[in-house]
Amino acid sequence: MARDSYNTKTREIIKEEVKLFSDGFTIKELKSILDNKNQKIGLTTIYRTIDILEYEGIVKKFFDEKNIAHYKYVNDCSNDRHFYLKCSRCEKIYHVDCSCIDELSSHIMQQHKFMIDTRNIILTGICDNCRTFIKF
Amino acid sequence: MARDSYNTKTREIIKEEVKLFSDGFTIKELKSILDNKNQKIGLTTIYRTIDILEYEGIVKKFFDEKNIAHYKYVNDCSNDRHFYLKCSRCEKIYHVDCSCIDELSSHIMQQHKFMIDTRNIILTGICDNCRTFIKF
DNA sequence: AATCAATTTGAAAATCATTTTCATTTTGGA
DNA sequence: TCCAAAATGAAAATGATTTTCAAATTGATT
Repeated sequence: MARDSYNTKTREIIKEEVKLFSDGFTIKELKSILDNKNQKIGLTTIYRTIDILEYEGIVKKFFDEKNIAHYKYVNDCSNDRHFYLKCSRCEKIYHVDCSCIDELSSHIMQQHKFMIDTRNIILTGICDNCRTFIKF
Repeated sequence: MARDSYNTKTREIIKEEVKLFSDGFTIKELKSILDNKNQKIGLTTIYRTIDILEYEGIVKKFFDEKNIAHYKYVNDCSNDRHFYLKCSRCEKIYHVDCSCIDELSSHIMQQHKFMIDTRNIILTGICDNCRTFIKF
């Protein structure tokens, strides 16, 4: 919604910080890390900046099973065919680029008359690595 | 978490009501319908009862992208093939049972080595009805 | 069919992530 | 430098959900 009209120091700091998370992060975690680095940025501004980054596709938002928002920095895979596989065990998010989503999308359009938004699909499950740890 | 030790009228009323929703429902919607039927049941009790029903597997919980909890009564067509289409314009949630998800699931298993959880898939987009209102 | 401990209920208060408000500060173009 | 647009942040508001606790209900036991 909001646009990124001015380049401010604050936004630069947040953008840089976000890239340092190897996994996802919550607003709380981000705030806490900035606090520890003595970067005093208000919570409100953090929320607003992350919203902008999400709008710009720089960051992706998820909710965990406890309903807390997590964000993940996305380097620049910007074609529309990406989808995400999120492992509910290790919490890793895998990016996939495959035409299977196009196929699903046309099937759903034709058979179910619904135009899905293919830019934001997140499927959860268990990744290959974690599968070896889980007994079924 | 909580157990269903006593059979109370209140719980019966809620259980019956939940079955009447053809699509998913939110706590707010459930409360509102009960209010309209002059069943005065406290919000707290509704939350608690739905938690129990979820624990028992009678109801399924998921969050939409606006972070609102939706619940869905699961009769025992607990075949894993249900998925949800959520219209981002009218907010309706459509419940779909189609093998396309099985196909997607096996494709992802084979090609991407990821076992998706097919019980909770929510795809967002625009429904047929709303599409007529939107210019692209 | 009365007693009673365990359980349930619900009104009010608390929680907690997120959003809004608004006065102040910063930004960048003129 | 000037100034309007945009950004900031402290405080308050929001809104879904949870907790608290006193009162009511349940169902097993006399």
